[in-house]
Amino acid sequence: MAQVEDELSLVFQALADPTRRAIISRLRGGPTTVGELAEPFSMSRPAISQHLKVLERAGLIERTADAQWRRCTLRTEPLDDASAWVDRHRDEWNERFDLLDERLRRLKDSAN
Amino acid sequence: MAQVEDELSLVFQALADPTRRAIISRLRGGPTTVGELAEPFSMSRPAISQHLKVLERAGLIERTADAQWRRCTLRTEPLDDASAWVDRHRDEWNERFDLLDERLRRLKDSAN
DNA sequence: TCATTAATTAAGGAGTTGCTTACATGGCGC
DNA sequence: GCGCCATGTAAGCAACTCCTTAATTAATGA
Repeated sequence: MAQVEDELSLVFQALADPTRRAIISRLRGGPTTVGELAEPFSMSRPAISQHLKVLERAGLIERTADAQWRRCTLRTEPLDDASAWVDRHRDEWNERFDLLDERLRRLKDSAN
Repeated sequence: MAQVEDELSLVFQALADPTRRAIISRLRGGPTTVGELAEPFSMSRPAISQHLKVLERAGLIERTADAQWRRCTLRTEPLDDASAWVDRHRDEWNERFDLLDERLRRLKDSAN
């Protein structure tokens, strides 16, 4: 089951696809139309549209209408949240190891 | 389609589920058996086993047999990769904005 | 007005996910 | 060995994902 609603899940899920990550990378170069975005991929336009919908649902892009073009712009706030989660977990875990290391070292010292 | 093979996709996909993120959070407290891990969730054991398989496939945990228990241990290397990707994309994008800001400021100054 | 261009929506299909219950495996103490 | 644990695997099911092609919407410019 997915029926994910929480924001973090939506962001990680959006990042879990190589095509979508490539789109994000591409968008760092600046706002881009769907057609330009689709060009390097061997994939139909609708497929790209659907990927963009996933990214939009996760808050990672914004789409604004500009005549018959849709300009896609990157938003980084959700990336901040994702980054915060990952960093928090990684760091606290490493801290635990550092602590353990030190304790072991001390144990070893006192044994000598 | 999924049939993901690349490591980053596996990691993000693993992190895209709240139950699995909770398991990771729980594992920061130290290695834990599957039973202890399953206890706080209103979910069958096999469901937890399957979540653990996803985490293992992404390289986020290690399972070692210890008599009839399996001890699950957190691994943070994949988190490093995920964090690196997110940070890289976020930071470069913000740099672009900083640059744009500066350019606009300069433009404005020269106009006065 | 009408054809062209850009993009989305609709419908459908193959494969995956996330759960379930039932069954299998394998170590333990008696 | 036998019956208990703690887990894992199998099978099945509803929902979701990722793609397709065909039809639709909407703006443009002659």
